[in-house]
Amino acid sequence: MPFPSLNDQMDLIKRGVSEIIPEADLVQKIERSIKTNTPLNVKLGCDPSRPDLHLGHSVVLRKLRQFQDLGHTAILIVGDFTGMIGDPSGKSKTRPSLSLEETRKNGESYFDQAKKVLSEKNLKMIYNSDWLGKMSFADVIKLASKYTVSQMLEREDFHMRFNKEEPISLHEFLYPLAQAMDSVAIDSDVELGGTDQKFNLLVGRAIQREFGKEAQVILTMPILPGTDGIEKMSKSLDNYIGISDSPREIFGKTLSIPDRLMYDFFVLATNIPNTELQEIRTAIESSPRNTKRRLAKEIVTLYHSKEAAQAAEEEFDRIFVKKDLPDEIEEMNYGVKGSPVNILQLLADTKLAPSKGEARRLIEQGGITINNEKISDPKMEIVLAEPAIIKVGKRKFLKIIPA
RNA sequence: GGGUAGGUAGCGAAGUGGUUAAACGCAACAGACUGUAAAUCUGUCGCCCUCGGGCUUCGGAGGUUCGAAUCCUUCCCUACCCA
Repeated sequence: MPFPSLNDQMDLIKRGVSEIIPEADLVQKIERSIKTNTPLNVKLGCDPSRPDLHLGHSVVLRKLRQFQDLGHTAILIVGDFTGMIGDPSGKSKTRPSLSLEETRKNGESYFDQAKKVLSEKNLKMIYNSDWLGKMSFADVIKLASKYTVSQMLEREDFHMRFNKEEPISLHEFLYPLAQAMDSVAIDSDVELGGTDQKFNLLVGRAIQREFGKEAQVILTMPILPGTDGIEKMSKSLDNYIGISDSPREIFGKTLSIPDRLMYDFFVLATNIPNTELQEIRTAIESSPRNTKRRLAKEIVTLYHSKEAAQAAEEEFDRIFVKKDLPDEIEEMNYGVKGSPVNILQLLADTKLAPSKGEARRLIEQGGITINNEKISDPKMEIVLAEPAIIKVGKRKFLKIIPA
């Protein structure tokens, strides 16, 4: 299959990117790739310590997919070995180290989810323990000698932690070097990453040269903010939209992002063509409500289907505008027909509330509804005769079925 | 090896013998409002029973005391300075 022209390739590649370093090298590599009809090796390292992928991860995965669509080879490196170190990038704390088995398991799960974004055709998945695990201590010493402490301290988070007198473990310095070895091992032409990965990716260039290889081009993507509009999207902050989330969740969470984030989400998280982006910009101004709904539907469509997106929107209106019930409600067998159960006990048993104290609070604040009737007495005894629908807050539903 | 400063609830951070389940901020949760699960406002925010109250917490283990997060002993952990 012939590659698209240089300009066509560059147009797609440059969409949404933060930096290409250096761009001239990329042009050169693409020209050579076209001439020799050889795909580029495009590398993306994935961190197997957090196996749940969300829209934030999808930004860079989608960029990788675009390279695939242009005919290049995507190389997904599962950092099973580096996972044992735990990348401290952008974090102010040392990450917990994982065992090799854990990282392997997470790697599998990562791959399964990544397939929702990537094409399986020109995709390679490799574990970096393949080469890192074979290095001797002497090899590691030699590698470590290529970089200095002050070079490492140039990285912003190390620098900050150092100045704030927070601990930096020695092995954390090895992370960028290990990641760089990945680039050496696979002859990476381009490495993708978030802007917070810039330092690590640059180390890759330096180390590749040390090993007599051609340096990779680095391409960084902006960090997608979370639904709070402030912090980077992450599961631990619970401001994420998971790519395995249900249509209902994706739709609702997307509507909850601040308006000013809409454009970035369109650029980074949807397939709206470049040519339509200008239209979107004006639509955001003139009709924020509808535009945000369109955004939400685009994203649901990407991970589910057009029909699911339509259904999610309808359901959203039903639950939040008409205060009605969702299509599907989780069911649970609980209680015995005819015998009374205290409401607090019920809420705690069904895990709808983490403790009886919390359950009491929810009732006192008017957050609990059974079969659409507000519960106001914490001492209330519920007699279960038929299946009942319990609503907690605005969007937690559970159908309990008595035995 | 020596010295100094620290380790408090999900996080950050007050508190240095009783009135402290522990100020305050963030996060979280509920309610009102809203195009929205945004913003804003109000309330809640250890566990158990609530009228009142009971129980377990302040790095770990012991101890002093009527009474400790606060004093003592010891251990573990972190940062910085000196060697």
